[in-house]
Amino acid sequence: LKLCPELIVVSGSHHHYGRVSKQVMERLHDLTPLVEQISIDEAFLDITDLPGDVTRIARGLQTRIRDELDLPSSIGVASNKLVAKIANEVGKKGGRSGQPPFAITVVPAGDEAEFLASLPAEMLWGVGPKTSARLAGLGIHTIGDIARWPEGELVRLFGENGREMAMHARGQDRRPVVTEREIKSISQEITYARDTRDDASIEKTLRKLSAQVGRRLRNKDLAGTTVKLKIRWPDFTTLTRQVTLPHPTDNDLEITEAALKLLHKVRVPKQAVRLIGVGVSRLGPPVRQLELWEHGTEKARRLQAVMDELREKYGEAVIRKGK
DNA sequence: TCTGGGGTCCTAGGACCC
DNA sequence: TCTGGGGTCCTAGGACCC
Repeated sequence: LKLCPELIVVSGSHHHYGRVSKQVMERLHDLTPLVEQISIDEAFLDITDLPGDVTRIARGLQTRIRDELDLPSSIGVASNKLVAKIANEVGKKGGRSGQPPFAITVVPAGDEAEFLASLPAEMLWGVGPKTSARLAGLGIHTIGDIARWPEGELVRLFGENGREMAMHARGQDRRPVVTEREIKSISQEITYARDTRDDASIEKTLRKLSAQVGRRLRNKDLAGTTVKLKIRWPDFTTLTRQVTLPHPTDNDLEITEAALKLLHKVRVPKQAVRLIGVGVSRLGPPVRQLELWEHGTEKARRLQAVMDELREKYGEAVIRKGK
């Protein structure tokens, strides 16, 4: 762990970014390989070991993104990810409204707690609507208010999250910049434009979602052991049901069948549905050695591969399962 | 915000094993 | 036979993030 990394958050807006995201990220990688992309238009850079003044580095990067890609960006610099991210938000907000952001906001090491103190509590990572409502009930409104509370009390009230909050409120954050992260789950879900109670169309949707999940697994060369069904009723209550398979799968039919079983466990026929989703987790490499006594499995896999290829070439509609 | 989609992490209880 | 502790796996739900 670096003692005092200096980090940049680069951030634009979805409106401007999107397809050019990749080009931006390439510019970041030109600066340092220590890039952690956290969304389409945001990344952390660890520039601890770069020579030169941080403001100048930030300005140079911003200029390059503007000149070469014609994009606005804003940058926060601090000794850790939490403070850099918040610094960037603060800097962006301070700009003239209606103008694209070109802010560069630097929080010098040692000034973190003071910088955060007057900001609203919900600007902290991990403080969302629920937690900030509970905090308000305790008379806690700013990050400084959190910092003044005894850590033990916060832990008692909020569990591990309370410990994090106490640390973060003091401007402390030890999370390193992570350049590559393992993917943990793949899912697809859809909200119906109108609540649906038609059994056949719900099952059809489920098959489609399962197939999409399966395809994404295969594209990433992954297979998963747990299949999860997510379903939301018209009153917005949402529930999940999951099952662990005897072996990892990336096969559309296996995923579909597991999902259908789960569906029948929680839903009675004609019951109205708002949302339905399928996910696969506990991911790992697909096991696909050809075992003689598992002829069926290997056959299914090869059929699937051929279908993927044809779909890739000729589009979604080209293949239907025969009956 | 009468509420989209795809993720991550945490908690908690039960089953099971040693 | 009974009690207890600890670890692991599994399931379900919830908060939060972009």
